[in-house]
Amino acid sequence: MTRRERQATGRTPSCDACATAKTSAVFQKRQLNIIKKASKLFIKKGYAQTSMRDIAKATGIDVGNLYYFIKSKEEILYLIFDMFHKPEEEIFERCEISKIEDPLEQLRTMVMELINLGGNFGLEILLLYRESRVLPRENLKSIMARESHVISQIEGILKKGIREKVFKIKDTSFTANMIMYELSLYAMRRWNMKRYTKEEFTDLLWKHIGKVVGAGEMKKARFVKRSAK
Amino acid sequence: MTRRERQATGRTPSCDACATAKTSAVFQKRQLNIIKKASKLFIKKGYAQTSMRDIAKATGIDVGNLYYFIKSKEEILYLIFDMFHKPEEEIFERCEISKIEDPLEQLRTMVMELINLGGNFGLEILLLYRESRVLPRENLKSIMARESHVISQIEGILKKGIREKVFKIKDTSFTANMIMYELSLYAMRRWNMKRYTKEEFTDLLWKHIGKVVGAGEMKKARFVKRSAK
Amino acid sequence: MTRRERQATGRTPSCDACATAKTSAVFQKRQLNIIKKASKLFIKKGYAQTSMRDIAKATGIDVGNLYYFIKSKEEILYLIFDMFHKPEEEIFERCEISKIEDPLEQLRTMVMELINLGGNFGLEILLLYRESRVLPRENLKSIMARESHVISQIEGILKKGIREKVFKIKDTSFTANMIMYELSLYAMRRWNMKRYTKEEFTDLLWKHIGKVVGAGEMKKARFVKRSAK
Amino acid sequence: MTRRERQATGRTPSCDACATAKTSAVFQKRQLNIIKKASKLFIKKGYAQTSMRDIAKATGIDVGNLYYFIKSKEEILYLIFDMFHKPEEEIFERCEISKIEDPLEQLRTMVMELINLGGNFGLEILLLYRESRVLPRENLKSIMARESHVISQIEGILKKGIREKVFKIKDTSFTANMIMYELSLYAMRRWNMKRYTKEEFTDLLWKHIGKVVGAGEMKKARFVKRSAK
DNA sequence: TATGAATGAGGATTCATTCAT
DNA sequence: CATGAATGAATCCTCATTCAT
Repeated sequence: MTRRERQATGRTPSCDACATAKTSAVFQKRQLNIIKKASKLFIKKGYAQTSMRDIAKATGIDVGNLYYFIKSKEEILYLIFDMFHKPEEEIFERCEISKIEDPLEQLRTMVMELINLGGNFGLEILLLYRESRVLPRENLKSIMARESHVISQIEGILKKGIREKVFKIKDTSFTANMIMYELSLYAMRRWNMKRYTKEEFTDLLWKHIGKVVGAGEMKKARFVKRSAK
Repeated sequence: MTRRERQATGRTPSCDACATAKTSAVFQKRQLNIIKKASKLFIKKGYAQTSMRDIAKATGIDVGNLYYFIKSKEEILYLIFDMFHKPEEEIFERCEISKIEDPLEQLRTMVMELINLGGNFGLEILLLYRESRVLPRENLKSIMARESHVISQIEGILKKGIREKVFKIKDTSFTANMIMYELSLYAMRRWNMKRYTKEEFTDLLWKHIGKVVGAGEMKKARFVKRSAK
Repeated sequence: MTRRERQATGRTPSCDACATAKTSAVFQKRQLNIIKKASKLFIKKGYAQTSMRDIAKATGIDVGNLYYFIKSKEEILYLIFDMFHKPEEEIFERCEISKIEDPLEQLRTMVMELINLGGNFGLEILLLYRESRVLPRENLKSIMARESHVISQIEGILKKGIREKVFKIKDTSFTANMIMYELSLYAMRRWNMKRYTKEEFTDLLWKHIGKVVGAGEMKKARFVKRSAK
Repeated sequence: MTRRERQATGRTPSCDACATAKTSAVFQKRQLNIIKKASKLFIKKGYAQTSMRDIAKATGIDVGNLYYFIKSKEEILYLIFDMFHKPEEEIFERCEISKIEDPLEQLRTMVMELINLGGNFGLEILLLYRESRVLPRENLKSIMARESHVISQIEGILKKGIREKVFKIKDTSFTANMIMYELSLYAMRRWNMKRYTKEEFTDLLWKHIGKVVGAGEMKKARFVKRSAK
């Protein structure tokens, strides 16, 4: 509460070095390293339970020097979100999903890309669900905006699928959100999911989503219709 | 109310100092109050961001006296989990679910009960996902065991449904976990879910689960088979 | 600069204890002790050069416990100002200065009271000149408002003296400020002033102010006038 | 500009590492720039609140490189004092004050010169009052010695004035100190003095000092004496 | 039971200074 | 001369917990 009040500084340059426009490759590499290591620690121990000393130890960067690369502990979290959620936005364009004809294939591409994003199999998303409240409202908004964008892209695919009679969905917004949420099942319930390999899980998940959008059902329906002629 | 009367209530006393005296109704009422108030604070602000002083203020119990009722901050979290997840275990028996014939109806009853458990529309589950790693391994295990028990009950229903050709599910364990996980959609994605009333959400969720277990599909299949005769 | 941003919290209750309305005599005594000891340290070493540990050592109060009595280091400074400048305001009323006929006597009473205020012979005023910039604007304003009030009371005396042809002053505001400023001579130039006893200094100062307001001059003028008749 | 050329400029090199190389004109220019910029920052924000990074930013000299020109932050403060108080010493000689006949005119010249010294209207003196205790005793002494020298020169003027029956002063040391102190009124009470232009203030100040040394009084007295004849 | 005061380790962050290039 | 990275001690402050009453 008190500590909260102190923050909320708005997102100006992230650190001393950034302020002086030092965005050299080596600097960025260092910063990236910090973000990645911190990300792992936050996932494992929790944000509040991870001290800057822990991060210093994990990165091998002196605790004081850490602040040469990042502005605050809070900013690390923000950068983690930034780093792992920015690519989300671009999936749609990067994978040229809009050029794919079949909505089911569109959705599959999207889902697979989302799953594989952080390279950490969705563990980073866990942070968003778990620790987002440490961020000041303003930063949170920008993260959420990005997320909403992805959701709306999923929704777009769903709607297209409905128009083309491939999907059968009652509330596209609800379903888009649910699909996004389901992607984190592995991360959030690791203790029960560990039994599956990544491939097994991905396979099950995609089958699951297939049901959710009513894909199988529609195919059969079409088949039935045709055979009924 | 003499010291004699305070006894035999079931819950093991939390503070070892005065094991005999702390099981009276009034003691438990106080403790329950602490747990509830703390629960709300933890949900709103996060465990680490909530101080014992916050809890003292919220309960009106002096910060020193708080320790008469609970052993530590950590224990409060444990007790919250205990409080809100113990009933989960008993749903199956309490609602006499095993006596219900139709697997779909069994599942519906289970799901509805789980959703309504804390009275807080699933917000307490959020704590489990978010803050569980604060607890020492041992405590965590006992919580997880309980959770697993519920999962296996759901799995039981699914299996029954499959046997009776009402459900069509590839991996019952996966699906049971997924269903359990989906129940928390509202809590975890409040920022997008707020647009739905509780009734709307519950309705959508149940429809969703219906698809997931392949209920609709099977009905149609049976219909098709029959009409094919 | 950064540390600055963090502060500026507005002056709400000063500490945990105050918040819960614990303003017991013993509590206040403790707080007063802190303020006094800190005041001495600030005067001797400077605000920035005095650490909370120093204050803890000086007061015998544990560094953590210190924060039970005060909200922040900054607040200590504010309270020092508050403590030593509040009485300033009340001199006029307390000493019933307005009831004194002779403006010169009015002024003398005022000056003597101001000098003796902190009991520390003006050393506290030194802090105002030296360290006031650590306070956030808002707090500074309230201190300054008080100071201005005193200045305007002095100015009132000066004006009265002018009307009664006892003083001869060109710009009352300037002179009032100057008099106020001169009161701190001892504190600000201790290294040269130490040679004087308090009495000697006070005597010299009053003689000095007498000249400044043109008191002697007017008397002689009146004498001259009369003798010229 | 070879290494040879950099030499023989008077100021002892501040950084012992490269004593021979650091006395070139360009070096001194840079150092002077640092001192001036730092002076401004110290005045505005306070010594402790100004970081070496602030100074680096203000001067455009890299924070590491700064230490090529100055030995430490503390030294900057010392050099500021040195820079602005050395000229004080020389006023007496430079303005050939001893050649002025009339003590009042002598004093006026001295006062005006002192006011205008830093070009900053006395703001640098404020630093002396405010931050001098940062310096180690030894440095402080040398600064104070210089100051005392000025005071004694003022005192000399006062004594001469007394001998010549132009001034009427009880304690010349006290008054010399007071006059010196009064010169900083503007700087120390800026918040109230801002209303005056530099000219207005200077005028008021000189009138004030006139009274303090009893100049007007003496003139009248002489006039009275004469007219009494 | 209740209270308020005490404790002290630990948190994030800053900063003067140094060093290798 | 310049640079940017490194260092680590020191700073203010918080907080769970305990203790005496």
